[in-house]
Amino acid sequence: MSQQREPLTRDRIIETALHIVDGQGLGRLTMRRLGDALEVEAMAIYHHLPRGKEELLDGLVAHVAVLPADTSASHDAGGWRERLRTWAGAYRTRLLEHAGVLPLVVTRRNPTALIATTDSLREVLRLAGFLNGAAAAGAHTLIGYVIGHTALEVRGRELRRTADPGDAVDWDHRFTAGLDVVLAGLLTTLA
Amino acid sequence: MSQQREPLTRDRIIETALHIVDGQGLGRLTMRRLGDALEVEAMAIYHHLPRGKEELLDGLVAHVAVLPADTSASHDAGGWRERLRTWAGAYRTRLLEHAGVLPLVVTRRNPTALIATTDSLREVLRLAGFLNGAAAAGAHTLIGYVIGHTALEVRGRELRRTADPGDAVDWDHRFTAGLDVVLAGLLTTLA
DNA sequence: ACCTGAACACCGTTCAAGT
DNA sequence: ACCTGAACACCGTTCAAGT
Repeated sequence: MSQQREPLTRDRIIETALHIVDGQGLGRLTMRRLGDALEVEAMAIYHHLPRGKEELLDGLVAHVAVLPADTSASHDAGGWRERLRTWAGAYRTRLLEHAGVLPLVVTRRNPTALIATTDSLREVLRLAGFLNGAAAAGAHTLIGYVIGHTALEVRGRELRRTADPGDAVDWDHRFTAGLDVVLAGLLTTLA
Repeated sequence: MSQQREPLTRDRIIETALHIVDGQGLGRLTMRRLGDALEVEAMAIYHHLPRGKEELLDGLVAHVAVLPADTSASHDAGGWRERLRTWAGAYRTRLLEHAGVLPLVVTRRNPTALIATTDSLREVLRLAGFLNGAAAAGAHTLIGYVIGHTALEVRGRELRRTADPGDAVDWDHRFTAGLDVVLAGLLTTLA
């Protein structure tokens, strides 16, 4: 009756770390606590992530920040706007679910993580008729807005919780309004 | 000939900390190193910042993230667009100069720091003829874009440095292009 | 009031040793 | 190959003591 322990894998380590960050915050993610959660000594982690905590944090960013847009179907005229609206909403939701890693996404850390995401967005715009340069710039504008606005939202939600609820902000509505501003602006750059 | 030491003040502590972050990165800002730079024992800092490192980081955010827009003069029709363009450029410049604190701006930390900035932006839009709700949302959209895009820029610059310089990004141009997209989008929400 | 020195609990990481 | 135990250098912070 030896209680077979789940084997330690890179993925399981990163998922457990994400669970700690979501539940207790980034500041409480330590190698020792992560080891406890995995029922292993902290030092065992280094066998799967040789670069240690650095590699762990890179893994968290990759896990959260990579969400490519669907570039496959129906790239008709009005389609791209609705497609980007849907994608942006999904991306915001993911960032809010893992708000603890937002500071990591913003750091110099793991700069390649967002490339797949940005590239797919650029492709959506290219298929919609944007010129190469405008598509690349547009993808950057959109993803910049989503990340920046969501960061404001996370901070704003924390603040208003202690204020009087009279001047509460409807963040869903505000995000959508800003998103529509960006999309409307993008439309004006279409030849 | 007792060498009179500059007295320790809250401001001098925070400015010295900012200097360390700019020069060596956020990870190397420790209370002990900060004490060394101030030519004082680390524990002396607690006398001026009772909440310790938490308060120090809050101070850094306040120092960097607060940059109100000029709401004073000439709020004629086309004026607000140029005013916001100038302000956004200045804000981006400041964030780039202190890129090390960007992760702190994005964290839950010191959520009040951006309020003065956001409020002044909203006022600029209100004076330009935006309704209250649209002005508040527009301010959020703009500041979200600036923060998010600048965060992408910091990460992107680090990445491309090791890549072939053929596909280098003109970040100045890209920022301005995205900014114009946002401003064009804002214009469409004007009654 | 302002700063120091010693101490405490906790980090990330290395490395030799176990299986 | 995979994990452990002890050790090292370094944190943030408290607290009694100095001036």
